[in-house]
Amino acid sequence: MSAAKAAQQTHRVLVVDDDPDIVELLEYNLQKEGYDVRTATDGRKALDVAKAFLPELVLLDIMMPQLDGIETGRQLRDIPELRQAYILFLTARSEEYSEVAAFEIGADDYITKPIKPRALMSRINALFRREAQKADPGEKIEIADLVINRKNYSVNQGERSVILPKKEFELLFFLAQSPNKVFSREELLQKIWGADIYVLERTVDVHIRKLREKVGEGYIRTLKGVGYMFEVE
Amino acid sequence: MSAAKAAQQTHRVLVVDDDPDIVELLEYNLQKEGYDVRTATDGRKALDVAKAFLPELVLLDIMMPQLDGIETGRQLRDIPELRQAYILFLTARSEEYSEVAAFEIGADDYITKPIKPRALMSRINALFRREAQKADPGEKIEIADLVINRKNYSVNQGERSVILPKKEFELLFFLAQSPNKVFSREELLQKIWGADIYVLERTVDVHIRKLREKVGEGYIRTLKGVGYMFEVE
DNA sequence: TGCCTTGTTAAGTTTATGTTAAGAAATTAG
DNA sequence: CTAATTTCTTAACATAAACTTAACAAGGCA
Repeated sequence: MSAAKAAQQTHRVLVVDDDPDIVELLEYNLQKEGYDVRTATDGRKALDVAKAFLPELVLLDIMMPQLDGIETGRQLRDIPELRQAYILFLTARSEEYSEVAAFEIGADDYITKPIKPRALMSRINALFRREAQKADPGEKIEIADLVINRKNYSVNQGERSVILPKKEFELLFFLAQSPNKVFSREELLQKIWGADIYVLERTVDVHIRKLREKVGEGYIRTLKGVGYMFEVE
Repeated sequence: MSAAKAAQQTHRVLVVDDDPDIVELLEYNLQKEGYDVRTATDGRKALDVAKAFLPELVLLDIMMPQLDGIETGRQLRDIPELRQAYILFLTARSEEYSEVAAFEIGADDYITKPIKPRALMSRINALFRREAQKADPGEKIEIADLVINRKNYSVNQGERSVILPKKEFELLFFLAQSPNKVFSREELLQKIWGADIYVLERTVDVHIRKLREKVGEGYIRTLKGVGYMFEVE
């Protein structure tokens, strides 16, 4: 599921470790989760890549030749666009590294080796999920004689209550969020299906049909040649 | 005043900080308020004490040698009895510590040093007061035709009574606590298994299956692509 | 009328979940 | 402490719901 969720908005992750095996392990797992991954095997390369790639998350090995993780992190923070990025340090459990220094440069967390891919992925997913939640739109919309409730994916009409399948719900929710505003099918696909999922536009029609069947005809209006809108008043 | 109130039901507080002065300051003040206090000066000792003492609240310094506060917190959460405990982090105002990591392990709040004893005590008292008020979801839930009691991990349906294994019970209990609200598998794992235990999401499905087998099909509803909910009415 | 858009239905496809069983892990009993 | 038992987790396969596509019908407008 995380893969699907991540796919809706791909996050950029930069992996930095001097051990190619670890880099590969992480790259493989992150890609499987749907992340956009770049790698580097030392601090200097990492900085170069980071400047162009602008990762949202950097996995940074502490112990590296040349430029160690701490110093790399510090320099990453000097790139203005990366001030908000997450930095997770990788460290061997035994290593006596400097927690203080790590946190000083704004490390968000650290992971002790040996790395357990599943645990790490779960943690990273949680990280981005929390991020996504911040911008969370409301949970409930009351409009016309409907109450649209994300809590249980249901729509209430006075007594009646219907639980909608996911896509139908998201579609209704999205339209109801901006009443009396037309959305083209393309726009709806973009916003609800996601930017990188390609289905025929007519798919929207079918979902609209089902919505009308379930909640009634009076809510969603067709604007021929334009799209659909949630009509009220 | 607080002393008297607290005395009615003594709460256990564990103070962890590598600075003995701070430990003493906090211990003194907490005891004056009527709390049952234990202390530790590093993360490892804290874990030992916690296992036996089972504090309801842990005051945890972030910056500590050996085992830092974040990691200590994480390991505290691994003690099943402490999953519900409050963790308040202590941090110097200037310190760039990790909010993300802190919240990931379920930090409930954090306090910036220098510590103002009166303010802190007030906050802690408020914490427990709120706790006391909480519509105690603690022991028993009656919902639909079920009586779910944590006392003996059993579920009653009229005549019938089933004793459930721990995970199944917790899952049912959690869902029944918020009827008609969907929870994603991820959310359920977070809340029931714990923030840093990583099992496959499909594990939830299997437990749901067993619950349905034992208490019946009519209670837990699947919302495809979303999660599960306890449906009632 | 004839073209173009949408409505409608149903069949096809995909994907998430249901289900079962085997192996790990944790408890309990001995 | 080890063995026995229960519970938990994983993996594999089966099933069903949701979703997508396609095809045809219906309506509107030049």
